Amino acid sequence: MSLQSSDITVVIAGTKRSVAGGTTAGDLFAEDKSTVVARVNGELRDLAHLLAEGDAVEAVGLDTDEGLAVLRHSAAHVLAQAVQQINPKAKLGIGPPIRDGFYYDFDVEVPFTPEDLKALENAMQKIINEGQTFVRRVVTDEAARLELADEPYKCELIGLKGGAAEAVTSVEGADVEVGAGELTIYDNIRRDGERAWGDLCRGPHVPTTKMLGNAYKLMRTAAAYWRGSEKNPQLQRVYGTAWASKDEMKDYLDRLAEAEKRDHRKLGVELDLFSFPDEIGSGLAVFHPKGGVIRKTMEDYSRIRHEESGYEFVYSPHISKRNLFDTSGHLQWFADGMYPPMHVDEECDAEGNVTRKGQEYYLKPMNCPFHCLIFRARGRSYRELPLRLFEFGSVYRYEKSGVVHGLTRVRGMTQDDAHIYVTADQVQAELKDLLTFVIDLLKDYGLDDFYLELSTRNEDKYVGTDESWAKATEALREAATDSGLDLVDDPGGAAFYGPKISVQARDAIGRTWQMSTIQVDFNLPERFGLEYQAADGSRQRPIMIHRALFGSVERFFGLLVEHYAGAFPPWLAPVQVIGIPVAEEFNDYLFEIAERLKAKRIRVEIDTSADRFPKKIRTAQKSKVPFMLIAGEDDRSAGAVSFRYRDGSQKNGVPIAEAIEEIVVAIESRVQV
RNA sequence: GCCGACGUGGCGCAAUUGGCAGCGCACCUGUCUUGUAAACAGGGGGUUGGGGGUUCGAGUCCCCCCGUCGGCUCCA
Repeated sequence: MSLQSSDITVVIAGTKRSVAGGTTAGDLFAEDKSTVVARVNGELRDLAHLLAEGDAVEAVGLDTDEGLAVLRHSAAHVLAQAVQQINPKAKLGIGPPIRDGFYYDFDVEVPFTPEDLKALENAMQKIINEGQTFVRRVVTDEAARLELADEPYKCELIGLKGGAAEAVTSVEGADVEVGAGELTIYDNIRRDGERAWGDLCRGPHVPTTKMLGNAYKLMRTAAAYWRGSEKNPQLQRVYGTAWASKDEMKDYLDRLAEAEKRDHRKLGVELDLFSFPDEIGSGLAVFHPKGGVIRKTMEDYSRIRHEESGYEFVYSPHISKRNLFDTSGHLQWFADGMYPPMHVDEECDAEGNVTRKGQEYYLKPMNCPFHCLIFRARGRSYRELPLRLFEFGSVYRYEKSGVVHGLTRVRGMTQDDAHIYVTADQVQAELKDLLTFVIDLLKDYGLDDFYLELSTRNEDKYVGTDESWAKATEALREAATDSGLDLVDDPGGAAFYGPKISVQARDAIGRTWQMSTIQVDFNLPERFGLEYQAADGSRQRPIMIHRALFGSVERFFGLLVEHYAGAFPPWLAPVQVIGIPVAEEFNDYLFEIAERLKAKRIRVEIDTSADRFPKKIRTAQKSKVPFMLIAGEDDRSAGAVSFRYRDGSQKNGVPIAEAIEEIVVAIESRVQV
C-alpha cells in the first residue's frame, strides 16, 4: 500500500493495541496458521477485513465450530467451482455448511453419478492446489442481477433479500448466500490475479483454498427441492465433508463406519432378530424368536413398571368404523397418513344398485380415540382421577414410500401408549411425576444421556384457547426445568391439540434419538365430550395427557440394537449363557449346569455341534452371547466351570454355585457386562 | 410422493463386448473331537425381485411393477 495512514487502536482478544492504519484482521493473527476468520465487533469477517479505529477483534480458528463452518462453506464454493468448470451449464442453488460437512445444490440436466464425484474431487484438488484467494466484493442488487443473469436461483435469492428477509432465513442455508445487510460476491482469484470463479455469497471465507488441504471428501449425491418445498423443482445436491486435518476426517469416517456396523437392519439379519418379508409389505416387520425374546423382555419389564406406577391396562382393536376417526378428528387432519378404508357389508342387486349401505373401516393410526371411549363407557368421578390407561397398542400409518426405514420408520408399529385423564389441578403434578417415571425407565434400558425439547404452539394450526395453551405450556416447562435436564425450545413444533415435551436420548456413539413424548391435549376430551363429576357435583371436562416412552416398541428396539451394537446386556440378551464343552465328553456335565440355570429361568444353550472347540468359541463370540461357560476336565474334576466374556477375558475354575450366582445377579441388576 | 442408485442360493459377493450361473460362510452327511475367534472330505440348495419386450441367445439391453438404499418433502 502506498499511503501510510496513521495508527489506529484496536482491541485484540480484550487487550488494547495500537496498529498501523490499513492493518487487516489477518495481519494480527498471521503467525497462527489455523486462524480462518476473525470476529470483529461480534461479526465474523474475512481475514482480509480492514480494521477500523476501536474494533474489537479476535481470531476464530479451525478448532471452533464457527471456524469449521467457514471452512466447510468455502469447501462448498470449491465444489461449485469444480462443478461449473466441468459442466458450465450447471446452475447454482445454495451451498451452506452443515453438521460435519457441507452441500451444494445444482440444477443440472443429468444427475451426478458416483464417477462424477471422483472427477469433481480431482477438479477440487486442482483448485485447492492453485491456492486461490477468496475476495469479497460488495455489489448492488442491480449489478448482481446483471452479473448473475445466468443464475436464476441466485437471482431469486437476491429478490428475497430485501423485503422478505424472513423468507430467506426460513430456508435452511439460504442465509449464507444473502444476508440481511449488503449484497456481496466472493471471487476466487488465482495467484496471477485472474478471476477463476465467483459466487453470490455473504461469507466469510477462508483466505485461500490451500486451507482446505486434503481433509475433504465428497460423500454422496441426492435430490433436494429448491428452497425446501416439494412444490418447487428438485435440484441435485452433492454432500461433502471437510475437516481441519486429515486425522479429524479419518476419525469422522471411522465414526460413520462404526455407525454402519451397528446398523440395526444389518444386525437384525446377522443376529436373526427380525425381518421385513416383501410378501407382507413395506415397513411391516416380523420378529423372529431371538428378536421376540428381547422384545418380550422389554415389554414385560415395562408392564411391571407401569403396574407399580398406578397404570391400568386396557386393550383395543386394530380397526374401527370411520365414525370414530371423524369424532377424533383424525380423518380431518391426518387422512393422508392413514391407510385407505375397507368397505364392508355393502350389498347390491343384479343391476348393481346398492341395496344395503356398507360401512367404512379404518386401520387405527392412534390409540387415543379408543381410550377416550373407555373413559366414556360410564360416568366418571373426580375420585378416579388421575385415570391412567395403558396399552401396547398396534397402530398403522400409511407412511410415504420414500420414508420407510428399518424399524425406525414403519407402517405398522406398537406404541407403549398411555392416556392419563386428570383435572386441571392435577396436570402440574402429574406431568412432573411422569417425566421422572419416563427418565427412570429409559435409564433401566441402558440410556443415560438425555435432554428435553419443548414444542410450543404452531400459530397456523391449533385448537383450544390461548389460556389453556399457556397454562399447559407453563406446566410442561416447569416439569422440564425441575428435571434438571437441558431444555431446548421448539417453537411451533407442537401438534395442533396441545404442547409437548419430547425426551431426546444420546446413544453409545453420541447420536440423538427422539424417544418419549408427553403431550397435553385439550382437544380430544372436547371432541368426545368427556366429563367427570367433581366434588361439588358439577360436571367437568378432564384434561388428557398422551405419553409414550419407547415411542414405538419397534423403533426403541432398533435403537437398543444400535446402542448396544447387538451385544445386549444379559437381561435382554436372547441367549444369556452358552455352554461350550472342551470336548464331547463334557456335554453331560454342562447339561447338568444348564438344568440348574434353566430352573432360574435363564436362557441357556449348549453347543453340542460337531464343531471343534475353537470353532465353538468363535461361533459364540460372533453371536454376542454375554456369558460363555466352558467346561473341560479341569473344571469337571473341580466341580467348577470357566467363564469367557464377550471381551475375550476369562475366569477359570469358578464353582458352579458361584457361577450361577454371578449370572443371576447380572441379569437381575440389568447391568451390561 | 419426488430424484438417483441398486436387486444373483439363508448371508456376503463374482460372472469380459449379450455366450455353460460361480465362490466363501451357513446348512446336510461322513470321518474326527481335551482348553479359548474357522478340523477335513463329500453333498444339497438359484426360473438371477416379478411381468413384458428386443435377440439365434438376456443376470447383462429396453419398458412397466415390487422392494431396498441414499437424500428431499413428511413424521398426528
